[in-house]
Amino acid sequence: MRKSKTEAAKTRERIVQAAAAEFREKGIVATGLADLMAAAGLTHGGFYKHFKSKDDLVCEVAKQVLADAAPLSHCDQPPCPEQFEAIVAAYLCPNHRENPRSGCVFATLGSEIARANAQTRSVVTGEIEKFIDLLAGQLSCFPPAEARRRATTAACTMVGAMVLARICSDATMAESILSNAKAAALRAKCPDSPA
Amino acid sequence: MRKSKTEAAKTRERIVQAAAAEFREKGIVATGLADLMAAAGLTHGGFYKHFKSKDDLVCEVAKQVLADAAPLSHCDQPPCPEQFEAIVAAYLCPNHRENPRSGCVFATLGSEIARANAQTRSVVTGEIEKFIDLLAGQLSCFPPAEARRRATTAACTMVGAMVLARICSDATMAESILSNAKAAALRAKCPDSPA
DNA sequence: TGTACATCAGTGAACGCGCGTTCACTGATGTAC
DNA sequence: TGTACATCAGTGAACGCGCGTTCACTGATGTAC
Repeated sequence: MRKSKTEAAKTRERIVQAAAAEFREKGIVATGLADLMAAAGLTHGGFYKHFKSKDDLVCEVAKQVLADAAPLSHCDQPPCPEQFEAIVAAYLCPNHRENPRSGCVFATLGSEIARANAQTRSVVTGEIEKFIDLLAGQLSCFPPAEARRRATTAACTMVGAMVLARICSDATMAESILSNAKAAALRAKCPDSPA
Repeated sequence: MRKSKTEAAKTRERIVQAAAAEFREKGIVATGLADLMAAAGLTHGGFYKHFKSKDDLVCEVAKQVLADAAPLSHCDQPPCPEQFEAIVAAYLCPNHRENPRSGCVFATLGSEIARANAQTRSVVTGEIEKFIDLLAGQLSCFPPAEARRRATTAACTMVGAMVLARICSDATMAESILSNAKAAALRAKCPDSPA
């Protein structure tokens, strides 16, 4: 039953992808390894041929998602990197709210990652940096330090809006939070709005 | 071993308080009922004399925290309700970041509550409303609709900043996120800053 | 290139453990007379 | 007010279950000659 190296690598990747989706949907603690492996089309016993432990997988998922530009991974095609507006709109759309499986890790797993081990937190900290950099890069009309300040504020507003909108049992309220935050975040690019 | 009605009510309250702290520190799913009851000074068997199920307790915790003005409960004394600045500063201080046990439920349990049952979500949705109302009430220099818009944005920025700052393994970065968000949220009260 | 053997990806049963929940029991509280 | 009895808060053992992890096994892959 041994598989070729290529196949084994594909399997590992399939497990990481399945975990990335299941963790975001159900939470890390609430996701069992057996379910996870079944979602990847395998039985649970083989898990430890690929990972040292569940914690190890969590860290791998964080790394993988980092490579994927996590906060925008729910989009079929990532928005043109030249467009600050497109990034903000893609993040704060109802579609993102309804699809945590492929959505921003900060919003779905933020509080769980805050309790994770040092290695995982450090990987995700890098991801936060990267997200802020992505936004700051679109604000080149400002001096670098101010672009970064504005980008950081926009990131906070976006993540907070998604967390709050996902709690809302009232869809109208959820959408009003998202559209309000969208308008606010977009103002980061407006020179006559201080930030 | 029967206790008086007064004592029983105090016990129930003690369980809810212990749960509110443990849930925020460890997460809801990761907190066991036996540990919880021990933290309240009881054995686990008595739990069901007070609650129908763990889900029932979660909902009770949400209600209790609602009554406590959750997002600011980490303060020894809640800031003067006249001061928008005091609320924002109290929320976005390093002390809050370091004390999830008594901190804002949106930041500690947001993603878990988004996965909770309808009743719990609806209770916490009311809490979001209440938090936004609290902030909007301090922005009476603006017309009501604009005060609410500004308050909603500030709430999103504050919650998102706390979520991201708690992930950070780098304390300097965490504090820069908090202080940046503080400056941004305070701008909500500034009439020459659009919102 | 062909053969013999070591490797190891994946299976499925089994491990101990802690989970949420139930239950028989205790004895102080509350109530009916 | 005093007595007899029902109630029920809290205890601690026990329930079945699913968890993360381990292990003996299988057989195709990879490697050494």
